[in-house]
Amino acid sequence: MNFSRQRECILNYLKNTTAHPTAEEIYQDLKAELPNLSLATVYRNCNKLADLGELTRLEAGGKTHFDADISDHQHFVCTECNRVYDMFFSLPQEVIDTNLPKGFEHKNHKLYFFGVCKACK
Amino acid sequence: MNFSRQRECILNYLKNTTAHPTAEEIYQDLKAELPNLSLATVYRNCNKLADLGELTRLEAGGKTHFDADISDHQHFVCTECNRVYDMFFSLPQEVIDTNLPKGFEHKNHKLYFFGVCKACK
DNA sequence: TTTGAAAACGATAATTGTTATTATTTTTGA
DNA sequence: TCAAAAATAATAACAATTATCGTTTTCAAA
Repeated sequence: MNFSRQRECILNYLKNTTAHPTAEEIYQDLKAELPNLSLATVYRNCNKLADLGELTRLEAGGKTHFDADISDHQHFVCTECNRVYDMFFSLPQEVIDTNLPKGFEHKNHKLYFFGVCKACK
Repeated sequence: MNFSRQRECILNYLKNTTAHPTAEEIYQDLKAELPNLSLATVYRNCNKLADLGELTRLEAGGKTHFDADISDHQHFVCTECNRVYDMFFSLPQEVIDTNLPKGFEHKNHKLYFFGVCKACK
């Protein structure tokens, strides 16, 4: 895979934030650095990087958010401001093992907590 | 809230399936019974019932699925066929208590397992 | 029952998030 | 240096969902 300036900026941007931005937010923030960046380029690169396993996709509020932290952790979504927060813990393996239906193959999982964040209270 | 024929049919339909259909699927299946049902009516009612807590919304494969089972249970999403399966267990309260950040208010959570279902293997 | 206001409807236009197309530019490796 | 491959910007297309609007249905009070 080639590494364009844009791709590098997008990945770098995501690696230096904990904000879990959407494609649109990435696009807005990077326009300063890359004035003629296209939103399609953000989508293309985020999707490619996610397919390659360098990013994780999160679904919250009907939009896709991207996270460059691919370690096993969970997320809290604030129902007031829609911000996404990291929760650094793993689902106990026992919970998976004892509940996975027979014959089903588990690849990964995502746990979303919903509620009101500290900033909104 | 008034209770129209359409709303009743939609809720009844969802209460009698474990398939977690999308609005489009509900619409297609109910057309036999309600020939001039509108897709907008399905969306309107599903969203209203979800807002009232009578339904749960699930996000899978870029579409919203609806579930009339509002008990605390989890879901398995097949990455091959996109079917959604129920997993009847609760996340241990201890997992929530020990990991919720200070000052955050937990309302609910959703746990999605991804992988390949029995039918697709 | 009638009736009238509120709610819900069907049809469809509009919006929104995302993906595909295309002509051009950049990157990379021989 | 230079051509092939990959990526780009701009924008059209798409799919899921929501909003609009004129009409119909529901429901409770008369």
